[in-house]
Formats: sequence, structure tokens, C-alpha cells
Amino acid sequence: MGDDKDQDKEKAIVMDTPERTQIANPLSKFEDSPVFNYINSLSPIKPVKSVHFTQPFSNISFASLPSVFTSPHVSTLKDSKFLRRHQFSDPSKPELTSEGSKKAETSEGNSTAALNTSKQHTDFNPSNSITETSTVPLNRCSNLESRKLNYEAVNLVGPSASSGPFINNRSEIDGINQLHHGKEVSAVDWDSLISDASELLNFDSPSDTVAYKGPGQSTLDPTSFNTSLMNVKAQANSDNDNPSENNEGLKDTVENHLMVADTSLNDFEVGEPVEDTDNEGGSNLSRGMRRRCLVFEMMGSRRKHLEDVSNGSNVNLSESNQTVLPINNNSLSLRTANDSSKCKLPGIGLHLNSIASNLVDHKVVKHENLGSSRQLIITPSSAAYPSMGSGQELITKLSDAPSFENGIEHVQNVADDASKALGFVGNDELSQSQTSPRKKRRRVENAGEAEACKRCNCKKSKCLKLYCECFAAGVYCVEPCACHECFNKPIHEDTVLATRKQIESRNPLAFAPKVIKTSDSIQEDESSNTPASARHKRGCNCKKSGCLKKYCECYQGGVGCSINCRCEGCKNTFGRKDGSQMDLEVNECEGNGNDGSLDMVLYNEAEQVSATPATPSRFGRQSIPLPNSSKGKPPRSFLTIGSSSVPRFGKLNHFKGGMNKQLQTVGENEIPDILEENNRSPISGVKSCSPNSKRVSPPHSSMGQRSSRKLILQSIPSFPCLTPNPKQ
DNA sequence: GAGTTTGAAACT
DNA sequence: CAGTTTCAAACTC
Repeated sequence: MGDDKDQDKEKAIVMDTPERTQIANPLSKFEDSPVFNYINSLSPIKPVKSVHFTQPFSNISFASLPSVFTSPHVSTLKDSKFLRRHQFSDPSKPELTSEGSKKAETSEGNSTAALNTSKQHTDFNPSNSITETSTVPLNRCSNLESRKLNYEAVNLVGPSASSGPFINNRSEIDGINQLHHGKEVSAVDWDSLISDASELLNFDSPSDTVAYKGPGQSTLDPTSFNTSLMNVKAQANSDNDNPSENNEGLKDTVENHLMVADTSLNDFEVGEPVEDTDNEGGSNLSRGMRRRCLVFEMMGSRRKHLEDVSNGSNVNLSESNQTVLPINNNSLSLRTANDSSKCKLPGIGLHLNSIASNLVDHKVVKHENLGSSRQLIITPSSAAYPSMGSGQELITKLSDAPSFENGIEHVQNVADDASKALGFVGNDELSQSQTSPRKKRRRVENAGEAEACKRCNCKKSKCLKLYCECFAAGVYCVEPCACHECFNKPIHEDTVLATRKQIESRNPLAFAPKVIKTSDSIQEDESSNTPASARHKRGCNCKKSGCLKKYCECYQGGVGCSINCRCEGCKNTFGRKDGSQMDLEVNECEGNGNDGSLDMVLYNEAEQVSATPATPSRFGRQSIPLPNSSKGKPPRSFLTIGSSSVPRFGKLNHFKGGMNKQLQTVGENEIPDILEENNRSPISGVKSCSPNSKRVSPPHSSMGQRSSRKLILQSIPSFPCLTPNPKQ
């Protein structure tokens, strides 16, 4: 028996963790011993000598990994690729050339992998945190905070550490890599495997990536991230050479990883050299966001991405879109992680918040001037809004400017514009100073976006009811608001939160985006400019407006009516309940359309359920002449759109080029946490996928086709992103 | 800007 | 769940 134990020990030593490598040396001493030989003979596993150790090991690890982590992993790998950029940025690493970048990736992975044990811990942590956030339905705040904390931590590490530890690790890794070219090869294979797997899953598809919904995202992200880490680990294992790395090293690497992701993300997002703002902005954002947005708004972050993406796509900002795209596709995992970390909270968010977060993503300006203390988030538009560039500057300047309102409006306008891709209004508006709330409002609306800055005129509700647009949007009232006895201010945060909670208890979806994007929205938009893709969550109940006025929430949101609507005499130009309307819209609207109905239902459910955070997007489209444009206030949806869009990034990316027309009308709010959870549900998955499905499936104009596509979606299981766009 | 209309939100 | 009231936005003049 004792022998057995010893043998086991020996085996354990051999098999084990990286730490074992250190032990390896001692083992080598015994290798020649008869006992050792005996043990070896007994054990299926062959003792590896220090030198060989790595590769065989790596092989093994690789073999095991794929099955489990493939899907996520793919994203990860890609993400890692994105990391390259970061690497390049590192001056310290001259070694990393373009080729080096690849190595760097692996190296990163290795470094991280090296600390498998520690990694696992770390790996799980992110996922856990995320999961928790996503899971926790009601505790948005807590979630946000937690996320923020995480994020901040990451940031902290990132910036400072990014260059430092990361590079160091890399250099080590690189060295290792060089030593083990064979490994690289294996790594490549691994990639291919992963890619294949991803393809199977549809993860990779460029377009697809995004389909992912918020909820899914949250989960996915973590998962993917984990996977990536795992992969890295695998590589690391192969590379075991670096036993030297310890847990700390892993952590660093992990952090670096995250950081890199962030950076890469930022870079991508920003299209332009964002400069410092990104980093600082990111952290600030989270903070600012928090304040500005009622705590509950966690959604913002994701939305931001989505919005950015959506906006970008819609806007014409192909680049911006691209920036986003990468995120979707590859960076998904990382990004999500980042996002979540950054600010992104799952938030469901307040529209404004979400928008701000999305847009800004990086710049949040606090305007304390405002009594409200609302922080304006200025998006660096850059990424998302090319045209915005000037706008941004203006905005920034504005922030300093005495009149906060103007600044806000501009910002909002900018955002709207960007999102809408409509004309760039910001500047003009800047010059304009609005006095009366209504005027302001109109202006804003005209600008295309009021969403960013909602203004209310409440007199009796104290801005603590859904009657109040600001409150409903999850935003604090600001000066421009003409409300009386307003409690929707940071000062009354407790009250606001309590009220919000109360309302949510009554209706968990109360703050969820009203307009949800249908699965197909994007494609439809692209193809036809239809608003159809998005739908109103609950549907309208119009009796006299014929759904042709903004009284109609559907119309206001730029979406067609759906079967959920109880409207009478619906003439919604975006799509009728009957579905008769525009073909485009028909898709979604088709109240009648069996298929359409299905979609709607599914969509609604998903949204409701998941509402938020992840929600992919609900893109609404502005494509059609939104009523908003004319009048102004674009439906909240716009804002929402941005935010919600996140999941869709992938799509957006795809769309970028062509999407200008389309604006995302997507859900305003992010979906509440609850929704997120729901998102996880197959349905949600479907939603997210829908975009993909579009791509996958051939375009269908006819109902039947739709139906088929929809069916497909349903059939698509839970993987949120995996499913191909139904619409296509 | 005042007044009306409208439909969502809230209440019963 | 349905009916009613309240509310504030949307709209009209």
C-alpha cells in the first residue's frame, strides 16, 4: 500500500500543476531509479523531463481544452489578437513585431496560463462577478458597484501595470515562445480548432458576434474570457517552461489581459486616437455614470457599447462601427469583461445613462454647475461619431461653459446625431440657448435626440413616477427640466431609489426599455431601412391617434406596432399591427403575421425577461423618417438603442457600412437584471442570435420566410450569440 | 404660450 | 382584470 501511495504521489507530481515543474528537477534525479521506472511503467502518464515537459504537456492540455471551451474561446483568441495592438503600443517590447504580436498573444496566454491555479481563481472571479451581476435581478446597484469595483481594479492595474508587468511577462513569454516554436504551431492549430468550433457555434462569424445579448453577454463574456484564459493556460501549460510565474504573475497577466482588452477596445471604439481620455475616461465614466445615472442604471455600460456601435453603424461611422465590431466579434469575451468591468454595467439603465455611457464611454463630464449635479457624459463621439469630432470638442468646451444646459443639449444632440447618423446638430444647438423647457425639448428633439437629455415638465408627480420622462429614463432631472417639486435629483437619491424599487416591484420591467429590437431589426434595417426590427415591449393602446403620432409609443419609438398592441385603427407607418404595412416593418409588425407574431412574442418575452442588460439591441430604426426627426424628440428608443445595441455590436459592425440609415431604436432602458437573467433563457439567446440568423438565413421578404427564420431562431437554443441572424 | 388631445401610468 | 383617474407629453391654435 505504501508503495501505491508513493506511486500516486509521484504521479501526482508528474501530472500536476505547474508547480510541479519545479519539482521536476528533483524528479529528474530519481528518473533513473528503478522505482521511478517502475512507477513510470505503471502510470499511463509518462514522466516528462524538464525539457520535453512543456510540449507534451501542452499537447495534452490543448486536446482537453477544445471541447469544453471552444465557443467562448474563439472570441477569446480573437480578443487576444486585439491585444496585439496593445502590445504594439508597448514600446518596451521591441521584440513584438507584427509576428511578435501573435506570439505576444500566446505569450500572454502563456503567462496567464502559467499560473493555472491562480488563474483559475482569477478566471472564475470575473465570471462570477459578472454572473452575479447578471443574475442578480434587482440589485442593480449592488451589481453595478461590484462591477465597478472590479472594473476599477482592473483599470488600476491595467494602466499602470499594462506596460509593466504585462510587458515583462510577455518578454518572458516571447522568449519561451521562441524557444518553443512547435508550441506555437500547436497554438495555431488550437486557434483553428477553436475557430472551427466557433464557426459551428456561429460565434465567430463576423457579423454574429454580436448578436449577443446583454444577458448572454454578461455570461458569455465571462465565459469567453474564462475560456480564453483557459486556452491561454493550455498554451501556458505547453510552455510550462515558465514555472517561474507564480500566482501573482498570473494575476498580473490576467489583469494585463483585461487591460489589454480594455485598451484594445478603447482603441477600437475610439477609432481615433483617443488619447488619455480613454483610460481616465473609463474610470471616470464608471464613477460619473454612477452618480449621474441613478445607481440603478447599470445598463449603461453595455448600452454604451451598443449605442456606440449602433450609433456608429447608423451614423455612418463605419470606423466607429468597426471599432465596435471588433469588440463584438472577437473581443466579445474580453470586451464584455472589459465592458462589464468598465462601466458597463449590466445596466439597464437609464437611457441617458446608457447613452452617455455608451457614447462617452470615455468622457464623462461632471457638471456641478447644475444643481442637479448631473454629470454629462460626453462621448468621445470620436469612436462612434466621426462627425462628432467637432461636436465633441464643442461639447467639451461646453462643459466648461457657463450654461450647462447648452452643453448638455449639445452633447445630447451629438449623441443623437451620431446615433441617428443624422446631421450633426450639436453645434447649432450649442449656439442656441433654450429657455423654456419645451423649447429646449423641441430643440433637442429636433436635434434628433432628446434622449440624451431628457427634460420633463412634471408638476404633480414630483418626478418620481413614470410619468416623468427623466425618471422613467433612469436619469436625474436637470436644470433644463421645468419640473416642480422635483425629487428626481441626486440629493434625493434615496427617495428616488426607493421609489424606483417600488415601481419595479410592481412591474419589474417598468424601467426596461420600451422598445425592444426584434431579432431581425438590423438586417431589416439594412436591407430595407425598416424600423420593423424593433418593437414596443408592451405595445400601444392607441385609440385615436392611429399610431401616427407620438402619442403612440410605438410610433414614438420609431417601431411598428405588433401583436402586443391593442391599438385601434393602426396606421403606424413603421409597421402595422396587421403587418400589412411596410414590408420591412411587416416583418416585425406583422401583428397578424403569424410569424411576425412569433417573433414579436419571442422578442418581447426575451426582452422582458432579460430586458436588459444585454439586450441586444433593439434597434430601432430611424431609417425611416422618424417622426422624431421631424419633431424632435426621438423616441427614447434612440437612446435606448445605443445602449441596448451592445449585443448587437456584431451586427453593427457588419452594418457599419451600410447602416447609416438605420438608427437604433432599441430599447431604451437596458433590460433590468431580471431581464438579463431571462436573456440567458433560450429566448434571449434567440434574440441575440437573431441578428446572426439574419445573416445566415436568406433574406426573406415574405412572411413565410420570416416565419421560417423565426422558427429557426426559436429552435436556436440558448446560445445567445451563436444563432445566426434569423433575418438574413 | 395657452389650451386641447392623447394615451400611459397609477389607482380603485 | 377592468374601469377610472391622474398625469404629462404631444399637439393645435
